[in-house]
Amino acid sequence: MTKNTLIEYLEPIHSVGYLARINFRAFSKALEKLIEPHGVSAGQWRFLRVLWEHDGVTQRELCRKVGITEATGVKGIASLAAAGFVKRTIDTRDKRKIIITLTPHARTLEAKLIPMVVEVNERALEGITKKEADIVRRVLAKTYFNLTKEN
Amino acid sequence: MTKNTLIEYLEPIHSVGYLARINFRAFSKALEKLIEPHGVSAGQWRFLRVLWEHDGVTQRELCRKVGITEATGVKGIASLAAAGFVKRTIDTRDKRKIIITLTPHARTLEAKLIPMVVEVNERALEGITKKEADIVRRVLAKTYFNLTKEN
DNA sequence: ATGTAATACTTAGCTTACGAGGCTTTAACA
DNA sequence: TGTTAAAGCCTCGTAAGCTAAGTATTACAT
Repeated sequence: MTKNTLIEYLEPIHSVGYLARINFRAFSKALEKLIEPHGVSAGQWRFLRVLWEHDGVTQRELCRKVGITEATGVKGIASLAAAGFVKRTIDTRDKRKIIITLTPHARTLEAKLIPMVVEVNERALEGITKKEADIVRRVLAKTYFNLTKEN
Repeated sequence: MTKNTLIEYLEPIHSVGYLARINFRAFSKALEKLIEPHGVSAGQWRFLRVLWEHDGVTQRELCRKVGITEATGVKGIASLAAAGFVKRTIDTRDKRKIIITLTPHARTLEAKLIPMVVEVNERALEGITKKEADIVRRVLAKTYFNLTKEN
C-alpha cells in the first residue's frame, strides 16, 4: 500500500478499524430490530446462519466458522440450546466432541430470517455499485488475513 | 489450530457485517498487543485518540466522537481517570456538563502510540492499493450512514 | 415566577467477547 | 503397556457494548 500521511490516521473516520467497529454495531442493531420479533438475538443469529449451511458440526468447528473463540462459543451455544434452537449431542466415536444439531423449529426459521439479513444488506449497500461492494469484501477479507496470519 | 486461508474468508457467507465484526476484533487485538506495554488498553486508546485532537470536550461530545453511547462512555472515562490519563471537571457555567482533560502524562503518550496505530494500519493494508483503500473507507462510511439514518 | 421540557450524566442489568487455565478423553509412542 | 501429549470443551474473571430508567441542572413558555 502507498504510504499514508500521519494525519490520516488521526481522524477516526479514516481508520478501517474504526469504520469496522461502528459498522459492526450498526449491522447488528439493524438486524436485531428485524429478527427479535422471532425470538432470535443478533448473537444467536450468527450461529444459526452457519448451522443452516453446516448442520451437525462440532462445537469447535462451529465457533471457528462463526469467528469467535471457544470460550465465547460455550455461552452462545448454551443460549441457543436454552432457547430450543439446537441440540447438543456427545459424539459416540469421540466423546470429547459435541455435535450441534438444529431443532426442526430452528430449521423453519431459515426461510423467515434470511430475507431479513438480505434486507439489511441491501439497505446498507444502497447507492453502492456491485463492483465497489466486491472490492470492499475482498479488501476486508485481506485485511483480516493480514492481521491474523502467523508471522 | 486449523490454518486459516484467505480463500476461506471470500465465501459468499461473509457479508460486510460479518467482515466488519471480525476485522474490528482483529484490529483491536493487533493494536492491543502493541500499546499494552504502555499501560493502555484498546478501549482506552479509542478515547485518547480523540482527546489528542480535541482536548477539553464534554463527556457527551467525547462519546459521540468515539462512536459509543453515553452509558458506555461513563465506564470508559472512569477507567481513563482511574489510570491517570484524564481529569474530569464540572463546567462552571453549566453544572450538568463534565469536561474531560488529558493529564500531562497522557499527552506525552501521543508521540509513542501514534506510530503503533500507523503500523497496524499499514500491516492490515499490505498488498492493497491506495485506490482500493479509499473505496473501502468511503463505502464503509456510507453503509454506516445508510444503516443509522432516520427513516 | 413557575411548571414543563430538554440536556447531561449515571445506574442497573443484560449481551457478547476475550485470555488463562482446568478437566476429560483420545492418540502417540517409547 | 503405561506415560505423555494433544484435542475438545468448560469455568472464571474481565472488558466493552447496549437499552431503559433515574437524577440533577438549565431553558423556555406562559
